[in-house]
Amino acid sequence: MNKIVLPVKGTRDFYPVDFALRDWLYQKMKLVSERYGYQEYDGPEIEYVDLYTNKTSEEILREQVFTLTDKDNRLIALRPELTPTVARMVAQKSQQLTKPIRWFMFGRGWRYEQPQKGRGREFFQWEINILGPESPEADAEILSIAAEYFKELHLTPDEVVIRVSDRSLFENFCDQQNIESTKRLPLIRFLDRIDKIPRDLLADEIKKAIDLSTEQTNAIIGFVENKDYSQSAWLTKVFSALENYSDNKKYVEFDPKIFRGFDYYTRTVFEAWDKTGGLKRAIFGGGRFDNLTETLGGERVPGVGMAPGDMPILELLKQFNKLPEVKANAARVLVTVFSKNLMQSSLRVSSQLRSNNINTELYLGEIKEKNPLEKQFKYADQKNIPYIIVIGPEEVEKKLVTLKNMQTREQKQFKLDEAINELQSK
RNA sequence: GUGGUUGUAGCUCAGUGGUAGAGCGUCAGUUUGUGGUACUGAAUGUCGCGGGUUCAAUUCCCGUCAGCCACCCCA
Repeated sequence: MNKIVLPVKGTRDFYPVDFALRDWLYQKMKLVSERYGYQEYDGPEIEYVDLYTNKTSEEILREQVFTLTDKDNRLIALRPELTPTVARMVAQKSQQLTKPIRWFMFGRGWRYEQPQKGRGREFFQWEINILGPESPEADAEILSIAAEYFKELHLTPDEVVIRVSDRSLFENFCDQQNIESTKRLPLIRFLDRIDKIPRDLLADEIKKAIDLSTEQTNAIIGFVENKDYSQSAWLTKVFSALENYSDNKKYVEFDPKIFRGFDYYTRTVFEAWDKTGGLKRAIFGGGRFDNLTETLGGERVPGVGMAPGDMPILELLKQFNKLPEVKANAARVLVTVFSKNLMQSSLRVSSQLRSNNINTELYLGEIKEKNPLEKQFKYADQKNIPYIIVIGPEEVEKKLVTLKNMQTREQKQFKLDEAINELQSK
């Protein structure tokens, strides 16, 4: 048992029942995306490392990205996130794509991190973006989609919240307070975890972390506690547009402490949080990236989007006891094999059912001489196969098949084409 | 990268310095053409791996690997 080669650290195996859950989540994402008119696309899972450089610090790239060298000695990354791929695809064809571009995908990403709750080294992300319009209504649309996703998962505004800010608020604030640009990044890092620090220790902790004057420190406390976004004309318009998304706006609120780590975000940034705090980290995040395609060498195509991962949301749904009971996919019909002699009949019937588009499984396990059906019924039970067809000596003699509904336990003998009709009518 | 914690039957876990247990599941039977329930019975382990201490280690110690959790980080 212990000789089995282990799975790669931080990866997950999706056995059929696990896959069914993943597929359930994917279907929710797809449903919401398509409701807003977004088209599904896909891109490669590997990219040249160059796609990610300049968008992030070299240290993070070196430490957190899985890289490999191809046979021509080019450095390739297993994509650590999906946005640069979209930006690249848009930049390549920006002239011919009809705008606004509304696209979504669901794909794997990799990060070399220490696995823990809601975080692994291999994960899935729902990447959804609107590119083209540099308008607050686009931001409101993405926020509404985020809210609608929660609604589809039966997560309420009492349980989750989408916190939104505008990066220019912080930049303007720093300009006003004469905070040097070199201090801004450390300050962002600090403010990112400010909720973990008790209110009365705040001023001391800020000073400890960054060299700032008392006035500046007090101003920072004032900044993070400010609930008024009117200084951002952009956010004001975003919230105004959001007013028209009746239910969905209840999920969204202003929070000046939201920054996001990605350097490519401009203006709007947001993070979804669990209000109970059990998750201790953002469920997902997103924002506006107006210059990304340009940075990649293309023409400027402004965009806004988000990337919800599968692991945090599944962890959250588990905590709230809102995971559905999903079953692995199964055939609709199990054709039993009464004895070795009757195998040919069962094969023939299976084949005919499939020709009529009925998902059919032929029993290929052990056939006992006495009571040959018992084991086969049990098998159908365990695999949640709703119908069984029995072809025993009696049926062969009469040229009929027995069709049984496993749930109601009703069974009846039919001619094969009648049985097919019966199955198709349900 | 740092720290905590766990690793025993297919699964969930109990246990002990002197040759290993429960529940669930599995298999067989009650039921020779009918499943989920019930009853009866049975099988199953290099006690994660390597080393050390000991007359003796699954148990104690060290290391290692893996899982989980937290920190760090999170573009």
